[in-house]
Amino acid sequence: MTNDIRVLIVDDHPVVRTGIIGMLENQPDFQIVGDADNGEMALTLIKERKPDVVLMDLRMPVMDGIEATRRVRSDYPQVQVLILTTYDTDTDIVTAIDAGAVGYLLKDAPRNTLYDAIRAASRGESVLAPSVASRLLAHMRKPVQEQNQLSEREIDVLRLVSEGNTNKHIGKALHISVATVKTHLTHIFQKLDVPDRASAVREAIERGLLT
Amino acid sequence: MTNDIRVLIVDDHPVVRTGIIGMLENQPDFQIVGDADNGEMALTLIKERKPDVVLMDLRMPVMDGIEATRRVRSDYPQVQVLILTTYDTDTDIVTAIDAGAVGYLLKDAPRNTLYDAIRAASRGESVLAPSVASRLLAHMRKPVQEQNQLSEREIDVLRLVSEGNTNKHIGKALHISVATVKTHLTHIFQKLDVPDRASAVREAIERGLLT
DNA sequence: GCGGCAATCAACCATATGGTTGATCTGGTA
DNA sequence: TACCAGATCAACCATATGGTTGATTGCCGC
Repeated sequence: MTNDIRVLIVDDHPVVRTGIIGMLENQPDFQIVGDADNGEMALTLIKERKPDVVLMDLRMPVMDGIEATRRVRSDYPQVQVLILTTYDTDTDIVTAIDAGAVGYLLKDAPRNTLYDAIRAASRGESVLAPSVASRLLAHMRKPVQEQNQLSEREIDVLRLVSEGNTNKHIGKALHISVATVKTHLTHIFQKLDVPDRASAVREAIERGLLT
Repeated sequence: MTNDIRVLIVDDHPVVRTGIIGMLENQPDFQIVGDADNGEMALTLIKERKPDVVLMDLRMPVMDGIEATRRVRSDYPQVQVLILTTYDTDTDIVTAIDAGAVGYLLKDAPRNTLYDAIRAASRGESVLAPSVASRLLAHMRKPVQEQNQLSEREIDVLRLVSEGNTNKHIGKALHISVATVKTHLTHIFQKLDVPDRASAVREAIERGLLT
């Protein structure tokens, strides 16, 4: 029993928490030491329960999975974080790995994949869902510093663009000249690698910049 | 036991199926008669297991929840369909209700809400998650025929717009003249109630038209 | 203190965009 | 049959957009 893998579950959906518990409790080498419905609660539980592996969802209220992962890795480096989520967008994956997650699984994973992934994570090994792995590799072709995230001001501008404002309207709304708006947009297009505002909106939504 | 509510679970995520089963099996008045990971399999199971209530996810491979709901309601009108999903976009909700679902819950619903909803559904009563109810009411202000969905061709055009193509490029790609592209766009703007292509892309993505 | 970056503004210009009006053709439905 | 909606095209025009070049300011980190 001292060799059991101690698992903590973090997910805001009761259904999912119950499901994971149900899947793990009939495996002899897992011990569920707690569950939380947000990142903040998770940090408290980690402190007192000392899990080996944390199963972490990404989209949660109060504190999301990215931020929680970052804190876990900095405060308790021996605790491994395994992401288990529905979403597999490029930025979700990249930022999660960047935050220190040891693996990334999707919720449509079959039971055995989940079991194997937890065991691998407890040994510090990485496990990625196949679709996640391919997306990650595709992104690796561009070095990380080319991730090119937008400044706050640029996001302000792009949000107004996505709402149908002309450059003139945007200038008035932000109390800056049209020239500045155009400059911001030129930078936005470069950073997102798109040719115009319509595709910039699409790209930004995909990267989760406009929620 | 003949008064048990017979429940069928349809969801492509093993974790979620396990979770729902775990939640329902300790309630004395529920009997789980089967589970399926897509709509097609669900229809087969319904035929032989005769459930009272089907818990249905929306996004699934092979046959999605909307189409499955439609068929269930036309082939087995006595079977009630209760949507249980992660997504609460306007179109998901409206089309699900339109397809004949008796209720619409989100996966972050607490246990008791789920229990109550299944019992209500078995009596043919409607249960909506609070956030769903408010969205639905907001949409009801506009009559249904004003739903204004885009034609296939218009979606073709808008998709190319979202990828950064100019009208000229779009014309060549679709083998039509620039004038026609502009006509389509004018109609798109009217239907989506937006002033330009950037906001049209945003609106279309929000309505789930560009996935 | 220097270098770099974000934010601000300006002027010029070719091209794209969106509004408007009107027309033809097709397929499906009342 | 008559009608309608969708897809197709044309011409005109004011305005918006995007590219380019260049400049100033303030702040942060080395």
